[in-house]
Amino acid sequence: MNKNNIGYACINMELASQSPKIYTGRSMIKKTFTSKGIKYASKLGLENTKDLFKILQWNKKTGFKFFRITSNLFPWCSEYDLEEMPDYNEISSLLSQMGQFVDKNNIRVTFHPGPFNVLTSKNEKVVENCINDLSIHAKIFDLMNLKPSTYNKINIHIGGVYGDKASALKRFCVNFKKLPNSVQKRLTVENDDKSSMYSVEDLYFGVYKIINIPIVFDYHHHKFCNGGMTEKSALELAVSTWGDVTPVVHYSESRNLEKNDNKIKPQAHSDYVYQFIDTYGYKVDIMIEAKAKEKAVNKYKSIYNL
DNA sequence: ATAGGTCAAGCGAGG
DNA sequence: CCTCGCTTGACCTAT
Repeated sequence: MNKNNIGYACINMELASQSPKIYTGRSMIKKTFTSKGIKYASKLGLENTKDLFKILQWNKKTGFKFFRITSNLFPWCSEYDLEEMPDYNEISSLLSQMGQFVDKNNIRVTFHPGPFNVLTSKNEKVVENCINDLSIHAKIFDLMNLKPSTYNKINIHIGGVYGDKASALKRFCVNFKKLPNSVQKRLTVENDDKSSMYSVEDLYFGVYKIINIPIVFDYHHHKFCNGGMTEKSALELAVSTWGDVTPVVHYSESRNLEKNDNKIKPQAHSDYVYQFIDTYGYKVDIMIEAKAKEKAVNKYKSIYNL
């Protein structure tokens, strides 16, 4: 049996509960950004960056080799260039040190930008915003000196269907070519959690076969949008798209089952995960998407003696 | 110090 | 037409 790395996303519950908290989620609402501007954004960004380093160090100490970095490191960064931040020198220096740190300690870090990144959009402005946001993510990895590869992936969903999946997939592939190389070399796509949207098979033929970028297999989403494939065959198809890079898969479970509350949407994530994750013998890196974050991973490992 | 209302962006499902 | 869910609950103001 292969040993798979298991990771968590963005927030460390233990460190976030400490006083003073170690936390990368400092942000602000529009009104505050309008009044306080980039100077305050930079201040929050610097604090977030410092705390990211502490989380990575905690990961090393506790043996976590796989971690998703929050997309909220720099509040409102779509509205300015990172270089414009008053604290840019200190921030870029920290990012560079973190890059060395994860490289030396074999910690895989990834990004998962928000659902507002819609490369399929017919609205030019939406596509522009998407290119900008993805480019900032790539810029952060560049500042960490992480070489452009899907090992440090930037993962997104396809976006809208607009009643015509085939033409939407085509637009995705056309707009992909507008992305800078720093993004193209890192971009991956993930299967959706609605039956009308993109299954692994849709991504394989509509994206991978055209522009050759890997597919992140999400177990939970597959349950709502399987495209007629079994879990095993969908996983295998996704794994086959990764080349020499260890594939990433996402795993989560339904909150409504955990809480025994059918008012909660079945797509919503549970605090912890309970079922054994079958990787069908493949060596993959498993990103656990559970609200209890690293605590969910630890509980899972203890249940199955991993 | 805490509670409650509010909060950038896109999309689709469900009430 | 509004709310939820997703990358991720946090921010802000009034009490």
